[in-house]
Amino acid sequence: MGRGKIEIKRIENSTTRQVTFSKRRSGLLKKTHELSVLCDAQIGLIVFSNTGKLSQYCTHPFRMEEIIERHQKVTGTTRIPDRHDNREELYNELAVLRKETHRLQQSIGRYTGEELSLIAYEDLHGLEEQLQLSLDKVRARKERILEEENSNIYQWLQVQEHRAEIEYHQQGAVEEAKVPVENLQIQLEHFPFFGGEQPNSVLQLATHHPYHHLQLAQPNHQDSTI
Amino acid sequence: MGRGKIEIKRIENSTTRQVTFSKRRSGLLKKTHELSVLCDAQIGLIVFSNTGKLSQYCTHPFRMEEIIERHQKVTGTTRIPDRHDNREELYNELAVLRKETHRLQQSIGRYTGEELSLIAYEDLHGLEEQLQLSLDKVRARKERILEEENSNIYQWLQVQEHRAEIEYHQQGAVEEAKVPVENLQIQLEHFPFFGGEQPNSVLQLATHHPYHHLQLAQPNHQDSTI
DNA sequence: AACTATTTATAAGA
DNA sequence: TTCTTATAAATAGTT
Repeated sequence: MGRGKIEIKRIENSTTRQVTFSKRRSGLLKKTHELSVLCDAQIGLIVFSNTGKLSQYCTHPFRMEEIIERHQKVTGTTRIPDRHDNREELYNELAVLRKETHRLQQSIGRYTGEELSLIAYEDLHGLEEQLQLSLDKVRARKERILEEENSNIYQWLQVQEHRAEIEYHQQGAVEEAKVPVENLQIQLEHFPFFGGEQPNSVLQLATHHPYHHLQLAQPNHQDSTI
Repeated sequence: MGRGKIEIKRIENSTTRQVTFSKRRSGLLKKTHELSVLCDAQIGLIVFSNTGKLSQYCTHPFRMEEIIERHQKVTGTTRIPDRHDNREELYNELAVLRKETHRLQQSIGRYTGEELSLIAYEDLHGLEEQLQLSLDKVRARKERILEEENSNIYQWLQVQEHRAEIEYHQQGAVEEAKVPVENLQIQLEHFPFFGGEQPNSVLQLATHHPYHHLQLAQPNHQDSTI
């Protein structure tokens, strides 16, 4: 959204990076605020610039600490005991959590097909439907990613072809320049999304490495449970 | 940036608010990621929806905790631990369980296809395979239940037929008794598994009411996975 | 979930 | 930095 499209990767020119940071930071703060207000969400945003400068946003009238505490509570990363808790409450919460954990584990066991022997036929049927639904969703999502990817690639290729044509006209008639495929083969090495591989069709190429350049929001606290 | 301009204030219509939240949240996550990558900034974003659901972004390869720590250091809000008595292990276990619960919930979210937007293509593929596997298991299990059911019914029918035959021989030759189908039709009404219905084939019958009868016939059977 | 008319954000240039 | 402006992107309302 500017005079040109840019790739989402570290801006090497430090001046440009600084300017972009400044602009995008204020855009981000604005959007954060808007989401918070419009949708009544409690948000905390912490931004450390390249140079270590802190910017933050925090839903009014909360303090960042409160949001951090809530976050730590939900994700189980609380570090400091709350001195107002008494023992009984603790045991209570422990019991509740143990139950909940057990319940969730059983639930997952069903989704992975490990615990089917105890399930009644009717419930099996429901489970089958749920799984089919999930599968459909996952496939739709994959499909969509591939489509976007292909669309990106085609656009990129068109740009390259166009450039090659321009170069051809500028340099005068050189036979090889008339064969864009040659050019494209070479340029594919520099295609931002892919490494050194040389796939022989756009489609195949697209299915090789589909997504990770777009990998936004891969939270770091990952699960291994899929 | 939509069909119309909207004022930045809480959206009262809850459906609209929910939809807007969903759209803007993904937009915000994307922009956060872009700023982080483009400008090499370390960012932590915590969003609690209206309904208490947590979304977060955290600059790779950091963990939210690290960013929070840095924030607390810079703002001087680092909390000093209380005297640690024997409650410490309780808190520990609580933390572990909370983490586990959170992790499990996220995992389930994936199995139900609710949280696909943040997953990389490769992981989606793994998820798809897992789901297909589970689905196969569930279907195999259903199939097996039906087979057992049918087998039970056949056995029961044979026993009935056998009894009828014995009765026939005991009572002497009565013409009607020679037609087992007639007998069976009547006796099906008393078949322990079914009510007043009169299905006209054993197979169809078996697929009507699949499972809970099996529990009568084989109360303690719960071993075979698949 | 899609679509699309608009608004908004912003990349590049001054 | 700040302003301007052409474009890309986000999204509000609609289907």
